[in-house]
Amino acid sequence: MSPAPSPARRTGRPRSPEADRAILEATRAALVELGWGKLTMGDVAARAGVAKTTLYRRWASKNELVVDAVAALFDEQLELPDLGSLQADIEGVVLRFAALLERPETKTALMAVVAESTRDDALRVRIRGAIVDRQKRLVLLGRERAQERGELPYEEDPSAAARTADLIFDVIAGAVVHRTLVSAERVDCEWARGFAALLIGGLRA
Amino acid sequence: MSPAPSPARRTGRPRSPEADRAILEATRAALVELGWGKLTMGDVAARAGVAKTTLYRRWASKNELVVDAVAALFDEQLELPDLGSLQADIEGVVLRFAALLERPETKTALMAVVAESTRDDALRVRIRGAIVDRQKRLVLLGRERAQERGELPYEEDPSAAARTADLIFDVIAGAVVHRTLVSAERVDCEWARGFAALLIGGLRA
Amino acid sequence: MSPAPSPARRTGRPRSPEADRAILEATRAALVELGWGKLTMGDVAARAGVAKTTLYRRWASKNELVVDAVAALFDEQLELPDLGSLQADIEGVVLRFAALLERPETKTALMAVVAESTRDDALRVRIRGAIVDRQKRLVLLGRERAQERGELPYEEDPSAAARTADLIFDVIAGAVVHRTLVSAERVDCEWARGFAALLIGGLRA
Amino acid sequence: MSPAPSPARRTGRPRSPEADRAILEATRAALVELGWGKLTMGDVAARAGVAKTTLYRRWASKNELVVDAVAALFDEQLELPDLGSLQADIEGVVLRFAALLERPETKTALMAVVAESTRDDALRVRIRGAIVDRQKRLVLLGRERAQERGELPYEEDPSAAARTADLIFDVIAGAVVHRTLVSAERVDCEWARGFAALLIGGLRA
DNA sequence: ACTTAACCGAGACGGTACGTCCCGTCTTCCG
DNA sequence: CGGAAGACGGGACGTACCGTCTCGGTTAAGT
Repeated sequence: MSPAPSPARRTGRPRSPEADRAILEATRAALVELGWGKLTMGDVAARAGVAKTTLYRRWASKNELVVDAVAALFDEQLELPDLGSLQADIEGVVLRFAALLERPETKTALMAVVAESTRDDALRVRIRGAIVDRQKRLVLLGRERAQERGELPYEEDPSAAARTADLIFDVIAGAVVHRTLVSAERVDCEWARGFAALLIGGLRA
Repeated sequence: MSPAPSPARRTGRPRSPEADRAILEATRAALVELGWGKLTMGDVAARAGVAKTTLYRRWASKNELVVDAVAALFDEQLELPDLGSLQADIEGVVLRFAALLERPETKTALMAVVAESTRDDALRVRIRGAIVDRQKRLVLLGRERAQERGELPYEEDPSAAARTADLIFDVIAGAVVHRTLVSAERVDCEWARGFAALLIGGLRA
Repeated sequence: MSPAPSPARRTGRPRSPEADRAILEATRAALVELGWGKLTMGDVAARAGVAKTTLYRRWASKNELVVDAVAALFDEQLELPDLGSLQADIEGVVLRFAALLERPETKTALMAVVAESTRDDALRVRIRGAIVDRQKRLVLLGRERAQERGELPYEEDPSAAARTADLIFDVIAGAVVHRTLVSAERVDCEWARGFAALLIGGLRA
Repeated sequence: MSPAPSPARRTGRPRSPEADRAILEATRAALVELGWGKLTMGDVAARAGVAKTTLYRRWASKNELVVDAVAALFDEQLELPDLGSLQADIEGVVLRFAALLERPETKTALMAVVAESTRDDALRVRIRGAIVDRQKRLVLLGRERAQERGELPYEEDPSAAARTADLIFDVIAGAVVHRTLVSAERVDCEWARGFAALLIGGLRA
């Protein structure tokens, strides 16, 4: 999170923390407006009212800057209010996730960092920690509730349970992302209902 | 399929199909060697033994060229041999798709163009036409076979059938992509078996 | 003048003389509008309603085409009406020449071919024959009239007479061209009067 | 004199005067070696050991660069040493100017930019500023000397004096240029003597 | 209050790739 | 076979950013 890898200093003028803030904000704005590919360091500097040199003193490359700027967007976690049934819970999380993905800044930012992570292992690890794993608990929570309601059986083998949770997570997140960004069609209530029905059918079998 | 967006022409020297072929091949080679970021139009032209102008006559941008170049890989790889049962067919296509996504050039190129398409509608349309819609036929084919085998019931309402096919497609493709690129874990036989079982369970319900 | 250096032909479709005319006219129009530097073969072809191939069948290069196109402009000769005195005759020819140089097509064309002739000896010879030498007779005619009027003495030595005529020609033409194109100021009656006075003073001395 | 049309600046890294020098020198060298037509900005930049962008920061086009590069030659070559008499001074400057025009790079470059300037006012202004007006001082200097020697009378009216100086300048420069480039004959001592005699005769009258 | 060292803005620098324009040549089809 | 159309290989163009490097000027900590 801290942008500056600079060594311990004692004397001289300290770096302006105002600049850090302005730069990250400008980066997010530029990302939404221009996309990853058209985003330029010079443009970010100009938006932030800062010299290009100041950017390069703090971040070594465009990638590092953008990842830092984007990380904050995913700090808010998805909630999972208890809607009374497994079907309703799944529909709810699907619709919430889809709403998040339809906001241009999250959509662009997510795809940008995922795309970049195919070439950058450190980035992939960072994404897993910051984004993916944090949402996986929703699956665990939803299963627990369904089991308490008697909608799903308890799984004895803990490793099998973990494997199933991973599978469900990939299926839910993957289907929503794919429909939204690749098929480029809206995730509406009807689609959510059909998807939830399919998934619950599979889980019961 | 045809790379050129040029309108129907009748007069003048026709475009060399040899050049088309050489360019797409060169693009794939460059993609593997250099990766998305270092790939340049000039380099592709040189590898193809073709002038840069010839390239720009056919593709308006690097993105569109790469989409077409990668699309061919999907066509080659994603066949659906009849493996005797719905379970086996699903496992097969999942494993083939995952193998494709684990090749660096496909993975990188696909995610890069998808990321770019979040900001470029023309590119999104091209991706749908060149890649997505073409693979949807596998879903239709698989369902048909399963119905002939008696593994799945026939759906009377054609629009409901189409909606279901779209859903299945997003679920399959999304889950594989998400596990591979976001969760960053391997799609092995075991995962494929679990996923296929889940899906078939849902379909039967 | 004949554009085509093609060998004797007997068979096949004869070349369209209409095309020759249209091409030369289009070349002149393009020269005025665009200047030598911006004139392109493709543009000339398009203006003439002709294929680029047709141009190249008749002229080997841009230079040859433009020189042929321009030559016609200088076919009209300057006249030298007898205005009653040497002073008036000189003023008259200066003003007529200046008027010719202020027309954009002649100005551009003349400078273009002169500039090109600094690199092309054949072109220089052609310009001398077609343009320069033809105007030199005006100097001879003016001197003759002045001698008959008694304004200038007769020169006995014919070679000295020729040398003087050449000198006068370079001085008159050079001064007008330089003022018009290099100093870029107008040749008006006042300038012509001053110039004629200077020249006559020199001739009498 | 200064190549850069950039406005007065105070901040930022100043432009390297070394680069200016190297570029102009490289331009002259390329002009001699390759001629006007084959001279390319990229080649000049490479010779000067400079990036192409550095070149474009200072000169907007090939024409303007060449004007400035050639202008320096005029400054070097066109001195006016006091040769003791008006006749000798005129002969001297005529012969020096002619020698300059017989060097291929000067001849070609000068005519090319003048030809181009018939269609480009900005270029014409630059030529006047960089070349023409700077040489006009020779006329003023020569007249002053002749007046001090008592060879020419003093002119009271300053505007008439300026008009005369302009006239003399056009006559001298025009005659030499015309004889050299249009008539395409050598300016030798004999011609210079005849021309100087003619001019002095006119001035005294 | 005075150094002094690191900061800051501005912008020039050497580079790389871009996408465009035009060249002069070459197919192809039509009349 | 001439001609219109237009694709071809090639070369230069002028632009946009990159990441680095001076500049002159500012600002705070340590004396």
